Amino acid sequence: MSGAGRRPRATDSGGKNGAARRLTSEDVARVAGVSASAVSRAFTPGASVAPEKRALILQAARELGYRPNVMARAVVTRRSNVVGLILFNETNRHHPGVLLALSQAFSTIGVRVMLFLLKDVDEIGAVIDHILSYQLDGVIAAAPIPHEHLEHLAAAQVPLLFYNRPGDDGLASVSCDHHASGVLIARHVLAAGARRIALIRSYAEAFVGNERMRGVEEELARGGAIVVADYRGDFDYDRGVAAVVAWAARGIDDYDAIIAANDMMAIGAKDALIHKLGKRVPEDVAVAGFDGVEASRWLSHSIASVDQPIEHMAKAAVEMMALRIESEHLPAERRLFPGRLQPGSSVAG
Amino acid sequence: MSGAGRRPRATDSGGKNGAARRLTSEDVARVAGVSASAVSRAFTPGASVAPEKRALILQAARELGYRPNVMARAVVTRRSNVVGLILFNETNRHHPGVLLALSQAFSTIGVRVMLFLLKDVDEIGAVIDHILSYQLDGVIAAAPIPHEHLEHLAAAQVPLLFYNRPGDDGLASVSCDHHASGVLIARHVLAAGARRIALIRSYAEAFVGNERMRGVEEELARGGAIVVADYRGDFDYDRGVAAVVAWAARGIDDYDAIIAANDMMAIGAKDALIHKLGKRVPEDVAVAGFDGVEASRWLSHSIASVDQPIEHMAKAAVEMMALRIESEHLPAERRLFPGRLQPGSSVAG
DNA sequence: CCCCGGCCTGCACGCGCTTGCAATGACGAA
DNA sequence: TTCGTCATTGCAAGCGCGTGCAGGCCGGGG
Repeated sequence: MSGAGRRPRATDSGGKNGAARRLTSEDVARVAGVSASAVSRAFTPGASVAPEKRALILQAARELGYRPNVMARAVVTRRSNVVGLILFNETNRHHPGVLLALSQAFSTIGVRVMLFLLKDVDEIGAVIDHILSYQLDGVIAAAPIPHEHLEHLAAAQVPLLFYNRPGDDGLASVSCDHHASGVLIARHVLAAGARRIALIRSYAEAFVGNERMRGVEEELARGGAIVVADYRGDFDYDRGVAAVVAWAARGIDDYDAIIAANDMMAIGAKDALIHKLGKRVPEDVAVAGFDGVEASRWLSHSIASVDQPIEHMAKAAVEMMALRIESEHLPAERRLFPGRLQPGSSVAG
Repeated sequence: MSGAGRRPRATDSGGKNGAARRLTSEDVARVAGVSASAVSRAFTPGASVAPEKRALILQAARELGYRPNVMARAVVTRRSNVVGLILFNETNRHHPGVLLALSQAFSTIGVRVMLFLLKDVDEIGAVIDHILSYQLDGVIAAAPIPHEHLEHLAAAQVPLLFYNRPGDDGLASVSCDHHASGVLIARHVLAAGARRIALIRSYAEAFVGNERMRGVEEELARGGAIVVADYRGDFDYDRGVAAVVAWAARGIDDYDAIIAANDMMAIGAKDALIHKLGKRVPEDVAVAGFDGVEASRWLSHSIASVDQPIEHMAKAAVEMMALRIESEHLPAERRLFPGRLQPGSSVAG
């Protein structure tokens, strides 16, 4: 398999437009009549170079089509200008805005995003391994990370920032105040007169879903409402449908509102109510969710929800990450953003 | 071993807060009693190392928590195992599966994805610049790339693969056969008895939308149907709504079917028909779209559509890219995948 | 016994770039 | 004029790793 060098190595000097060998700073230096150091400095903001010389070098670079090799630079500066983003695929599917917001926000400070999209929790070990191999400047995790791996990251001094996750051990995080959002939506549902509530939860380990439901239940209790049905979902549309169907199968139909742990399940529940059970929303049953995803605002759905200010959150994430990349040992900061109530016709009022 | 052991952080404990030195192959070499070369070879599959020595080295590496520095490796091997993915944000929003499919498919061959999510076409220049700086092994473009930039990529020998884009000049590409999909959906609509069709197109430069509509119009003509209304959209739900509203405002209401350039607009159109115009779907008007996105299969929408086999496409993209990374000058291959008709209650039949 | 060949292994060099350090020259002050 | 200051600049030493090459070891054949 290994063969003798087959790579079209260095073009013989003098050859026609070779293009096989990659352009180096030395090539530019030769053309501009300076040293490679000067070229390097010309591309380093704030470095000591005579302005006219810098212009000369940049001109030569442009003509040759030269660009500094970021990988090589990363080796010596120990900074790659790339952050890793660990995301569960469902997050992307259920809330595509998150990825865009983060990606865009990072690109404003010239940082690129390397994507680690998880389909399954077990993949996380391999992913962390990769992250440690690439010299990433930092990691944003929108997924829970087992302790052992956290230690690896810490040992390698890779700044870590949780996104919409608990910053357990004094770890930095930026999230929406999901508990408060839960209170918000519960209050909204109560205000519409509902008192017999059905809940569609997320799976048991889902931090976001749990927080939301904690807030919901507290507020419902305060408002004198009771939970008459309960279902464990997983954030998917299908599980929203399944919840309603399952309740119907068990003869449970005395709820006047459904609160789901996210919009996708709320939409599924609403669809099932209407298309499977022939009920009316909100007249017979009110339906509410979380996230304020695009689909929740469609005419056919119009789900009352609590929006996450993802642009603000993304911006905060970028700021915090930039700070942590700059200076090593920062105290764990946790930034919390309030959700905004998004009314919808799925809840009367 | 349960754990706890503190990391043997080479030499400098306690010093100033200077950058902690990263673990290098030399550290491992010292512990394992070999040379750094041996360590390197231990981590290189197929390299010449005695099996037991390799085991010894890997063991030492594991204990220290060492991982080869991929950046440094990339500098010398000129291979980073990272590909760039240029995507319009809308693609992600309208069809989140694409990103997942590609990301997952690449990870199966140990290649990571660096994300370039475009909000606007003008950003592409800066993005290409970045791509050339990072020594990416290849680029997958799900966005049109201006000629000048194509040349830059070619000059730098960066393999390029278009995804759902025309491979103009003999460039490699993998796409769905959008023209055929157009024919397919048109035939389906015709079979349901519709003859007076309204079209919701994409914007004029959108290759995918244009191809689809070309197929649609050809088949409609063959089937003796006529296009009675026309609207230029942009793939967004809102534009689907806007199309129907605009027609109504102009007094156009004699169409018996709407074909939209993608599902999002089809859903918007259907919602507008029902919630704004009080019409019935499919009794009064049939509605069809493209992509087979999740939402198109929801109970409340059930849009007749043509699905893209994105998993197969992603797999093909990965294969082709791997090939092109391996060998320099390959003939431009264009792989085309047929779409699959996805029936839905939005079209009778 | 020697020699040959195959398998490992370390040395040293290089990938493309950054940066401390010393050298250069210009220029104003003494 | 002489000297010190300061902005530039080039040199060379790396950053962490891969790899050609030569040398060492071992075993079998002559």
